[in-house]
Amino acid sequence: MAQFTKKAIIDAFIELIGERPFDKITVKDIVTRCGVNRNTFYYYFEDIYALVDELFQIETQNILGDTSGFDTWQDAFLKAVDFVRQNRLGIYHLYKSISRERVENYLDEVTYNNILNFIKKEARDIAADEFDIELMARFYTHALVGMVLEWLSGGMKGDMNAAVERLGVLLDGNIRLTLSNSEKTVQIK
Amino acid sequence: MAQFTKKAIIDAFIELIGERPFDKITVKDIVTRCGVNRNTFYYYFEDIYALVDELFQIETQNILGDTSGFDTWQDAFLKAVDFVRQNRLGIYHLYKSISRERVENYLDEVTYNNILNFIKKEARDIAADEFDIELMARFYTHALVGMVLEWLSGGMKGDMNAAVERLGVLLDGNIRLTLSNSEKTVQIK
DNA sequence: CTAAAAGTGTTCGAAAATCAGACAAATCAC
DNA sequence: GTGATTTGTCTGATTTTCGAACACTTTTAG
Repeated sequence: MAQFTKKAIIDAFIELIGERPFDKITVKDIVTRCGVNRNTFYYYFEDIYALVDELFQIETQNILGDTSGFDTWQDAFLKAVDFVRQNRLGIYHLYKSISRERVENYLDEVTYNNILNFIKKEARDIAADEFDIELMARFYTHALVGMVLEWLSGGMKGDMNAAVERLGVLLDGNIRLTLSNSEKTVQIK
Repeated sequence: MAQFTKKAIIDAFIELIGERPFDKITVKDIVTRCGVNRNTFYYYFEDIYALVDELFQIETQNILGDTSGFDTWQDAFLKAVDFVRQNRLGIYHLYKSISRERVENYLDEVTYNNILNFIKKEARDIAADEFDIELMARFYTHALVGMVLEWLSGGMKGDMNAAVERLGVLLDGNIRLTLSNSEKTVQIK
């Protein structure tokens, strides 16, 4: 039940993706690298893309994942940035190698749900109705994802903290949200 | 064939040995830590002491292990010292927890064979006969093991490189070897 | 000190995971 | 273009992992 072999396969892939572009990596390379039978690869993954998908999920989970334990969104986000910067992960290489859209979709999906949950939990008593909350979550999601992607595509150069600061909205914890023709300002602790 | 589970068990043990003394660690603790069935532990190890033995072998192999790829003994030894200092390993804790003799025997055994091979390979043309070579290996072994153990028992404090320098014999690559009543000086490149 | 709780080491058989070897089809390298 | 490599899939054998049970010893708590 404890699938250490699966993890070994993923780790081998991460290793390889750090060494050469994705299209130069074969299933055989991966199983050779970690000393596992090729059939075992197919036991866990339909094909190499299934592995990529799963890795994306794992890494995005790590990057923009669990926001619990953080007091503010900024903390969670900056921690995520740190994680990406330290780069145990091949996600940057994956991003370059495969497709921006793929990354974008995953980041979007993961981030949106996390943000949504966060807002629901933390901002329930701010009198925003369900629709407002979802819109708010969308707003934050696109802000965060867009920023991370830009940063990634630029080779992770520059001071991300400074960028966050420039964006302001994240750092001061205020979001100005315009709905049709009414305007609300919501404080997210 | 790919025993990732076994490695996971060993890693869990290393983790735990870094957290509390050996006699406060149970088999159950180990398998719980890495999420493995208790029977699986007994599948790989007769008991917790068998695990300790194997870990010793692994770690000493890492510490004083492969000397190939080094030009001189000094390089190999100082690299070993670095390895211990970085301490990914619980060997220091193990050493404190269990028994000095156990460590000593393992270090002795591993080191002696490595040194012997090294000398046989590198110093074959120095006109020393088989007996001389073995004696030389013994000398180096005790010097190295004694030093490492002392260093370990002192909590790995102080500058090991300086200690090696003080010992001299290792750093200048010369060993003065006295056999019965004849005296030889042998240069080990 | 004693009773309850936890841990040990071993058994059994079931279930899951890994393997080796083969195959046609697709793709790559030159 | 063709020869070599990779892919995805299939079989069935083998190994590994599991769950549950058991008598036994050790540890913990009152």
